[in-house]
Amino acid sequence: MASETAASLIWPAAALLRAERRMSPRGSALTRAGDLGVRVRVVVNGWAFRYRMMHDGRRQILNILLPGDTFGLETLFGQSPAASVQAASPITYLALSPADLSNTVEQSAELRHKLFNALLAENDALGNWVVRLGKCDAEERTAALLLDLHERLLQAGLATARGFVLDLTQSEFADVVGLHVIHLNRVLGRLRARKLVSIDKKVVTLHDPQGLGELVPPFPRCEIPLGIRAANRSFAESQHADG
Amino acid sequence: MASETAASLIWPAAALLRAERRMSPRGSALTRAGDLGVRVRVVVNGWAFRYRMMHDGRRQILNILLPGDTFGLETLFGQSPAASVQAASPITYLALSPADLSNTVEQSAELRHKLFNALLAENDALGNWVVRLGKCDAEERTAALLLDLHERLLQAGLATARGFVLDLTQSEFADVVGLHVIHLNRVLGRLRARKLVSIDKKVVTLHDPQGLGELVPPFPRCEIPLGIRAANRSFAESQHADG
DNA sequence: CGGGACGTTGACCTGGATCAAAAATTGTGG
DNA sequence: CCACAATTTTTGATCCAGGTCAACGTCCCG
Repeated sequence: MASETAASLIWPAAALLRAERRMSPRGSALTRAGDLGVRVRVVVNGWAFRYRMMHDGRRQILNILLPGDTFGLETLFGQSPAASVQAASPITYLALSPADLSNTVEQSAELRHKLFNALLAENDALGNWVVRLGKCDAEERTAALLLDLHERLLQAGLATARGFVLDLTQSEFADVVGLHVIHLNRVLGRLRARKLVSIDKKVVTLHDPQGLGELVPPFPRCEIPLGIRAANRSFAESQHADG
Repeated sequence: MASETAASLIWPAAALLRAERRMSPRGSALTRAGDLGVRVRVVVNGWAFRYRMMHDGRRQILNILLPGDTFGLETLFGQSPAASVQAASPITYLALSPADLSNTVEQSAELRHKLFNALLAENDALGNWVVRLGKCDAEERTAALLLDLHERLLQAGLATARGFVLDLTQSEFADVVGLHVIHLNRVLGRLRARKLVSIDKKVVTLHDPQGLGELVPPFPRCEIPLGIRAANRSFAESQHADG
């Protein structure tokens, strides 16, 4: 599971670009879905999340933004963001100069390539969540999110092998994994009872990372289509596979 | 809701590229997750779907590919696809020449731009499904998929105002919307009883498109962050919004 | 030290899963 | 073109994961 966004890919380039450093308190709206003239941004530190809301107040968080992550790439060529972003903790970020950025992208094939990969990675991560929300149960999704965050924080040097600080409310956490707060709370209780993880005062302790990992079903990289006939056909098909 | 994939964006360019025209029967595997050396492809006619499977056989379909849609873009720069693709009906598609395509992309800023937008659109569509799977009930998701397909088929000239041919098994449909076949079947029955849609022999008839549309919750393009303090802060924040 | 936001627990209810089995449809081979 | 075999649709009965309602404890910041 690659990191979810452009992240570090843009970092080095960002150093060469004009960028405005900003800070916002927890809870502030960094981007509102539909806003025009929003910039591409890079989280420096603190947490944020990208979400969509429905008319009746239901909220679904699409992904968590950690230090190093990029957001607002869709604004690069003038599209307006389809999701809002809110700070989950006090946050510092860079707002990149649109002109500088698009110039650089125009000139550097390498940056373009990284941009492309960043979008693919985001795609992949969203795909993972589609699978989890569609097919996994509460426990699997909860374990998956905890481990996903842990892995990304590790890469960013913000976690130890056994723990990290979770800058999310349980209600926010619930809105990532598609559960209701109350049930999420019970699931976390169960995981604690089984000595897998415990969360105390925003501090997550992975008592048994491996055991936790066994809860989250991996996505195999190869598999068989369903149905007998289908299987036969796909076999026949594989004869003239791409060269 | 834009079409889910690169689709027509690549079409015109495809005409200039060397491409191999291929046909596969229903059920054949067009791409296997993890395969190397797979080409970028464009559906000419027929339906397919991109899916991921878990070790224990659970399958989640990530999106439906209709005529004009592109898939395998991730292979453009050598990445291996993270999802498999299977033909949902007999299908014809173009397998684009990798060399030609990457040359063209290198040269044409316009094509690059379209590519970028195609990825963003796919992203957006996946985001929509994350929201639906996370927060909508069976009826909302079912209605959403039917209308989504209808809209896309209309654009492709493959549907009338009131109906279209659904080249999907109920079990495949269920694996898109994250339900089990049996329950999906009941939901469809309910919708038929309410004279909203009926499906007979793969033919979908939208008896009341509007009524159906009212079932699927729209995603407003602007909204308020939650929490009183949070709201205040975000207000303060919005003072120095991006220029 | 007071009030809002956050976490936790208990009781109960329902949407959707699961099991079982029949009816309808499709594709296949003769 | 028919008859069979596999797949797909439909219906009924039952069960349970997770949602919902209601409270209470707790923390944090002003």
